[in-house]
Amino acid sequence: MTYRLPKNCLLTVSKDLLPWFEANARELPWRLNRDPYAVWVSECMLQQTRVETVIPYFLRWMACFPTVKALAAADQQQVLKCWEGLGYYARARNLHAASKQVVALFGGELPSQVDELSRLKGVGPYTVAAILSLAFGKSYAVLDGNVERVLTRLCAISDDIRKPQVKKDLQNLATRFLATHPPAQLNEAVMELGATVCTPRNPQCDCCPLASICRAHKRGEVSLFPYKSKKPKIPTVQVGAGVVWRDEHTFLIAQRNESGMLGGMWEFPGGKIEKNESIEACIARELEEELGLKVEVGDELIKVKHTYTHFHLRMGVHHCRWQGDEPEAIDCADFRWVTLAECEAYPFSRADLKVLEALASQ
DNA sequence: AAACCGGGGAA
DNA sequence: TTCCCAGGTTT
Repeated sequence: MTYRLPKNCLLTVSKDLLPWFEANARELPWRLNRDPYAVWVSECMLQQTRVETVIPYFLRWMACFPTVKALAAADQQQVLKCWEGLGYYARARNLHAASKQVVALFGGELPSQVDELSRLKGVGPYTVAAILSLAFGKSYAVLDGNVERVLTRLCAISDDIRKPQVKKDLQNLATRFLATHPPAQLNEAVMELGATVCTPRNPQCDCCPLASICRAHKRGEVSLFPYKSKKPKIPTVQVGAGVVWRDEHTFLIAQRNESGMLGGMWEFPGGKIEKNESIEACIARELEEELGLKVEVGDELIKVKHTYTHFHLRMGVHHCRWQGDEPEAIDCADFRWVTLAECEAYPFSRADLKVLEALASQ
């Protein structure tokens, strides 16, 4: 499928959209210069994450790891700690691994060729196009949620944008849309338009620089685009976790395995409650399986509710009495006996941060 | 092509 | 609640 752009599109872009962007571009930290590393870091953080959320993380990250080489030299715990709370932690692990690739393969300088950039861990088509256009001024069109929304409205495209084939056709359209304009400015202008004017709900069509050529607007059907098929409902997972006390102030935390969800992050050990299993039995079983510990499961500390992308977590956390045998890292990456204050040095997921909060307010 | 991977804000 | 966000990787 080849989508068509409205008539006068190129003219309207140069006469209205680009000037609009010049006048209305937000001042964002990663726009101060076009350092390829800064562009890379910001684009990685901005994946599925709002600008306002990213800003403080970006500033902290660039202060901790100002260059590719600094990042490559850092240890993973430091990297994950800096990313703590931002979610999708594979982004941080990949960025860290990719920084080492850049040092090893390209002497610490981010490459400016598609195939070389694509080889980097965590760098997909969007990030490649963003780096090449924003940092190197090359003509590659980005396709993100904003661009998808602007283009489906502009061209009144009613196909389901969750379908991979439709994404390809939109990428093709974005590429043709970008042609003949300065790629950095137009890519950012379309994303900015999508983020501030052509918003998912209540778009501000009355001040949109593309309103005169927008097919959806002309039909009065802006709210119909983009079309997305519904996602199936997500299940709820019941989990038990334990706070194993060695003495009055010291308890056990475990590090999750490198692969899989929340890889490398720290947590209170535990796991899924099996069918017809009590939470006490679950916690005892999980501590035995993961750490080879026999414990006595006591009172509940807190119930934590947390929603992930594909399931709701309900975690019951119980105090546990340690029986004196030393833990072993059987089904976890590592473990530590720590005090509450010492936990600040370790990266935890949101759900486990809620547990730490409960311990602190006891 | 579909499943998996976090967390937060807006309505 | 539901939707969406400057996506990428794995199967």
